[in-house]
Amino acid sequence: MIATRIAGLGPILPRNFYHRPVVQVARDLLGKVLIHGATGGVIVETEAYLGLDDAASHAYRGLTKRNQVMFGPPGHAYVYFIYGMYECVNMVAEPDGIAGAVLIRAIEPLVGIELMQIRRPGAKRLRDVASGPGKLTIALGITRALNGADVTKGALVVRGRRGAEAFEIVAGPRIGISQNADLPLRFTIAGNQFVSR
DNA sequence: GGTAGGATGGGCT
DNA sequence: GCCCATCCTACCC
Repeated sequence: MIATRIAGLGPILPRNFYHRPVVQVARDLLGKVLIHGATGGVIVETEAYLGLDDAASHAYRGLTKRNQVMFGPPGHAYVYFIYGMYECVNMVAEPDGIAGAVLIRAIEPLVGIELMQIRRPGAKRLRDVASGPGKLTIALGITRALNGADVTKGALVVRGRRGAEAFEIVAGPRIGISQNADLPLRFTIAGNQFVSR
């Protein structure tokens, strides 16, 4: 019998990982590890936001000062402020000039768990610490100051994971939108207890 | 277990 | 002036 293996961190995902169709990137980010500074967690829920054809996307009405990172080169963070209180983090996909980004909706805390719990004093259980797009940015300490940051180097990166078990992906409609709401562009790791709901 | 309503401010019509 | 890619609390089963 092989002893239980603790999954380890792999290399930082390179830019060509993001230089692909946004739906493919959204699916493939599941199971990877989002890291900011001393904290990080396994991505268990994502959503794909397209460009000019997707009425739910910030990029739908064309380039603006707020959404310009979505139109830029892949492998950068798009961080926006929402509902007057929260920030959400995306990974930009598609070639430079084509809008597309993957919203990270939930992570399973993995690295620096104690610090994340301190940043989320209201979280009663570990599953409440980062099980939502606004919650995980607080837990990881991600703010708008990181908008446009290169996620192939620096404090905010995504790493692969070695030795992790295989999983199934569930696709369904995106959360919290009213326009273009029927497309199955939300992806979760089947059965994972850290998804937003 | 579940849901309704309020907080709170930037972005765009 | 209205609309949000949200979260928490209070309250009700």
